[in-house]
Order: sequence, then C-alpha cells, then structure tokens
Amino acid sequence: MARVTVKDISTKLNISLGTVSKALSGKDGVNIETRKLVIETANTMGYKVNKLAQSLSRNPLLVGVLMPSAWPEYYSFLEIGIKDGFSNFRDYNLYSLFTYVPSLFSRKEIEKAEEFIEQQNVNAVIICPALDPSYKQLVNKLSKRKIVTLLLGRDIPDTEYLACVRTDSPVAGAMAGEFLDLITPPGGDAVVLIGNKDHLDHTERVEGFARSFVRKGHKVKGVYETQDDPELAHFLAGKVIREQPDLRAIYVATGNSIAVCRCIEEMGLQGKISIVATDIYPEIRTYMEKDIIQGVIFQDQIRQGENAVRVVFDYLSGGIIPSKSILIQPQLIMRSNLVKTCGPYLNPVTHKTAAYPEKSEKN
Amino acid sequence: MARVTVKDISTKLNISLGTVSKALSGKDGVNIETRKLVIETANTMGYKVNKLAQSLSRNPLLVGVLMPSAWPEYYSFLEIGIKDGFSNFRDYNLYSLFTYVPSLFSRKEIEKAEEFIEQQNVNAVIICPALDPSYKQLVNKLSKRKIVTLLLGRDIPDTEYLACVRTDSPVAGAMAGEFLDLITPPGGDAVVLIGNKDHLDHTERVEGFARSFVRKGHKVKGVYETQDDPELAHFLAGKVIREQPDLRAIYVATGNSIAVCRCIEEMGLQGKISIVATDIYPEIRTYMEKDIIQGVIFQDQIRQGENAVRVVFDYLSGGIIPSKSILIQPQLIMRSNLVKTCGPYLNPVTHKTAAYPEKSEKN
DNA sequence: CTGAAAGCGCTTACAG
DNA sequence: CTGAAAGCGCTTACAG
Repeated sequence: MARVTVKDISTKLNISLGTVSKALSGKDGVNIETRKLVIETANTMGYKVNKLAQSLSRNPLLVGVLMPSAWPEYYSFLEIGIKDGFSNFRDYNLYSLFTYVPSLFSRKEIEKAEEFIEQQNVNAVIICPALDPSYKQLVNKLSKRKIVTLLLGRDIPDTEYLACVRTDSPVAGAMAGEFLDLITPPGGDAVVLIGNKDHLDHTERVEGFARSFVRKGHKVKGVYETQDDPELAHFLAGKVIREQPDLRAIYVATGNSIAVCRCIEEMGLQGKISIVATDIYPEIRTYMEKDIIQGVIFQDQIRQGENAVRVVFDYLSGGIIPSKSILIQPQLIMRSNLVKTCGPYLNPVTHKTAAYPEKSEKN
Repeated sequence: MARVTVKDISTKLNISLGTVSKALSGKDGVNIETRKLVIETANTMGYKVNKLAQSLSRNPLLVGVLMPSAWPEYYSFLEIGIKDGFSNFRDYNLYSLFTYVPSLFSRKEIEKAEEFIEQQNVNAVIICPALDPSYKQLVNKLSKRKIVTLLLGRDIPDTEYLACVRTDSPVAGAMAGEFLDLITPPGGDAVVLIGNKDHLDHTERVEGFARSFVRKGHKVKGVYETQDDPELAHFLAGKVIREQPDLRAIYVATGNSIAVCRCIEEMGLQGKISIVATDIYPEIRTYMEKDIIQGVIFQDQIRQGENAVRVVFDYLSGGIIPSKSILIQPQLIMRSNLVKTCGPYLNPVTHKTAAYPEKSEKN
C-alpha cells in the first residue's frame, strides 16, 4: 500500500536522509560504497522518487528559449507550444527566459542573443533555428561550452545537441504521396514544391512522396524550389501548370500553399488539379471549401513545443536522456476534421513583437 | 519574480495559513466574510495554488474503474490508457481500484461490481460501459448516491454523470465519407456497416458519412447492422457486394473490418472495392498492404483513457468542472503513417484476465 | 564523507 | 470560527 520513500531507505540502512538523497541523485560527497549500497537497496525496495517533492525542494531550473520573431505564421505556434509546455510545469520550479531574434537572417542579432543567454546562467536552451547558417555556429558554440541544447522544429546536421524535436518528414511526404496517389485519376502527374533542396527536412519530404505516388502510372514530374517566397511559388505553379498538360496534383511541401491556391483559382482549375498542402493557415479553410485543397499535412507545432519542454525538463530534473531525434507524427487533415483538429491554427496570428533581446518570464 | 503563496496572503491579511487555505479550497469552518476577503485578496495578488504542494499534503484520492474484461481488442486499450493516465499522476497522491466485469452482458456481475465499488468509498468512478442496459441502471444508481461518475468510450444518454470522454463520431463518419468520396470513381456507390442502429455513436457516424459522401453522383446504398458479429459482417458484406453491382466503397463503422476484408479477399475484389475501417488491429496492417483497406479511422483509445483520468483528477483535486462531452478527434490512418502513429495497437493483445471482482492497485 | 535541520507550499487534524 | 503545529517527500546549505 504505502509507497517507498527515502526515509524508508534511510531507516533500513541506518543512514541519514540527506545522504540517501545525495547518493540517489548522483550528487557528489558520498562514499562510493555507500552510494552503491543505497542505490541497490533503493532498487530492491522498489523506490521511485516523488517528482513533486523533488521539484518543491530543489533549486529552480532556468531554461532559455531562442527563436525568431519573424514569420509568425510558423514560429508563433512553436512559441505557444513552448509556453504551454512551461505552463504544464508551472508548479515544478521551472523558469523560462525568452529571447527573440527579429530577422530570419541576421548573424549579428543571433550573436547578441547568444551572449545574452550565456550571461544568464541557464540550465539549458531551446533553440528554434531558422535557415541562416549562423544557427549552426551558435549550436556549436553552445555545445563547446557544455550548455544543454535542444533544437525545435528543424534539425541542424553535424552539430551536437541533446535532442531535436521535429516533424517526421519522411512520413509527411509519404502521406501526401499516398493520398494524392489515391485521389488522382490514372495517368495524372504531380509536381512537388519545396522551400529549399538543400534542406534535410525538405528532401526527406520529397523522397517520401516519390516513394508512395506510384500507382496507376503516376509520375513525379519535377521538384521546384520556392525559396519560401510566395511570389516565386505563385509563378512556379503557373509555369508548371502551363507546361505540363497531364499535371493533376501538386504537393506543396513548404509553407507557400496559399500562393499556389491563388494561382489555381486564377487559372480556373479548381477540381482539375488536386493540392496537398503543408501546415494550417486561416486561408486554408477557404481553399478547402472551394475544393482547391484536398488535404493538408498538419505538423502540430504546438505539440512539438510542448514536447520540447517536457524533454528538457525530464533531462534536467531526472537525468532522462532522450532519443536524439524526436519525430512528431503528422496528421492528414481534410475538410471534415479541419476545424475541430486544428482550431488554434485557424485564427489570424496577431503577433506582438517581443522586446529584444530579452523577455524574462516565469511560471 | 517570486510567486504568490498562501503565506503571502496570510501575512498580508494577518490571518493564519490554515484559514487562508480553508477559505481558498472551499472547506467549511470559515466565516463568510473572511472567506470573501481571502478570495478577493488572492485574486488581486494573482495567487495560483501550487498543485504539487497541494497533492503532497492532502489526503489520498481514490478512483474506482469499472470495465469489461471481454473484447480485449477494444477495452484493453482503454485500460492501458487509464493506467497510463494514473501513472501520469503517480506522484499526486491519486490511487486507483480496478474492477473487471467478465462478460459484456451480465447484469449480475455488474451489480456485484457495483456493490464492491460502493463499499470502497471511492472519490469517483470511471466506467467503460458495454452495450448492456444494466450499465444505464448502474450510472443512475451511482448518480443518486452522489458518486462522481465519468463515462469512457461510450455515452449513455439520459443519465447523470460528470463527463463522457469518447470519439467525435460525427467527425469520424464525415472523414470516412470525405475520403471515400475522393477515392471512389464517379458513379460508385457505398454501403455502411455499423454495429447497432440504435446506438448514438453509430448513428452519428452514419449521418456524418452520408453528409460527405456526396460528389460525383455517389450514393449511400444502405446501412447494415453487423451486431458486432464477425460472421454476420462477413455474410452481409458478401450479400451487398453480390446484390449491388455499382458498389465501390464500404465504410465499416464498427469493429468488424477484418471479417469484411476476408470477404473481399475471398471474392477477389481487392482494388475494385475500397474500404475504410474503424479502429486498428494487428491484421489491419496486412490488409492495408494488400490494398484492401485504404484508410482507417483511428480513435486512439489510449489517449481517451489518459484524458479520462486527467479530467477526473482535475475535478477531484481542483474542482474543475469539465464539459459534459469531451470529444476526442479521430485521425485518418493510411499505409504511410500506420506503424509510426498506431504502434501499440499493432501488437497482438495478450490479455491476462484480471482477478474478479477486484484488483486493487496503487500508483 | 555524513548528519541534523530548515525549508519548498500546501492541508489537516487538533486545540482553543 | 480561528490558529498553531505537524506533516507530505524530498533537497540543500551548513556544521561536524
């Protein structure tokens, strides 16, 4: 009935509470033999630490967060997720310190933010990298200084970090491919629009797509880079449609789906060409209702953010080492589940630009 | 920086800690004026109770769970979810007491279980009702005795309870309809197989389906009851296929999809008739790979169970009154996301029949 | 290296 | 109705 506590262990072993605690939590100042004995006894007695009591008594934990304040259609949902994550741990003596980088490409700003983080003596940092290469340098620097780092939303290959939380992009691509394969009549072709061919996330999507868009003589007729530029996306969509008479499907694997939809609408092709988009924006709803978008690959940024905080907390407070790659499974959204499943993402983003470089916050 | 505590309130108001606590938590033995003052001050000071400290100090909470041990393909996942839910609250001084009813239709057993629950002096009960009408009587009795009740998995109309956690079945039906509508060629018809026409969940699915399976001249050619009997489902599938030459789609809105798939396979109709199934079983994987099932409406029972525990806990510990109907959004599963999204459901169920009528458990 | 004590923020018998 | 004290299960300076 009663649960095993440090006290039980300490009386059984005739050792003080404090020593048992230190032995169990890996703090030093404990004889190696004593420690071994304590740990062994704890195991045989079935001891499990009470995280509540632990959080209540230990010193506060501080986690820094670094993210762009630009492109709020994407990042603000990661931000909401992170904040939700921290508020899940509101009572756990866990504090956060947000730092925003105004632009997606601004080396100087990132460096300033970095300095700031280092001054604050944080226990860990959550970083939402943009494409700029200075993020790679940042992570390298942090890892050199032994600052625990978690990447959120995007991976940075060849760097050292605790873990990266992001979408399972091969699955995302494969879902798009399988779905478009099913709804496209025999002989119809597809193209893929991605942001940048050099980026892991994007190429994984393309490969996943190519693998599953294969039946009924379907072919992938090209992969085009939009550079995440809506005008370019609009232009490219028009171009491929004009040049490829058998085009029946477009997979927009990046955030430019709205521009592509506008193009389809302007050309009066709704119902002739199917679109699978990525990520939810308020306009998605309209285009689904107009039957221009048939499906959306939803990669719940809020959930990703919550997970990131959980992983960092578990590591910091319990020493739990996560898998280096934590892949959040995407969902296929259609008209019938859009509103109920993606509610928060359908409201227009009203982003109050955060004070730079610091926004201290506590839970 | 520092968070507001009961102590802050008590010193500010020159009242003892205990009184502040009692005033805030609604316990009696506090002058109405004092209470008002305390609550008001707490609000203006921005006080939020620390649930950790609260859980650590209050008396334990005991929640009874009543569920069938039959049909483990379904109920065992609710059970896992509930157990996961309790383990999420492992440190919160929350205990569970499981009671299993061996059969899905056994009035006597349910009554025995009920007696047992009442003896135990639980703070609340989670019930996973089967179809038998005695569950309705049970809920009525519990509500008369003011025992907090939460329904999980299935609703029981016209009864009193705290909340019901279940699938959003209109959305489930609509997703099936929209998906089959998209992948079925013009002129193809569909039928729906459900368990029982009298049950809310099932009729909601049918209506949702009918609303969205409407384009390209598609028609719903019938709704048939399988009585959740695989042999009947197999028989009915064969019958409708033979009788309806234009049948191209079947929505199996209940748990008998495997029997239907077998029928399709035996008749050599894979690729000619599309199937959307409900719920994940290990065999689903094979039939997806054989291209007999194109989609599955996944109604994550584990998540439902976790939610149920959370809702009960929030009510018991924080007085948070939930929405009466907590609808979990289903997901559309295809081949490409089956394994990663539904992993636990693909392992064969090895159900150790629980001791009856009690299995006391603590966290 | 080890122990005794204080403290985290709350609740709960118990006494007044 | 109100207060003082003990206690939930831990950790952490501090003293020895």
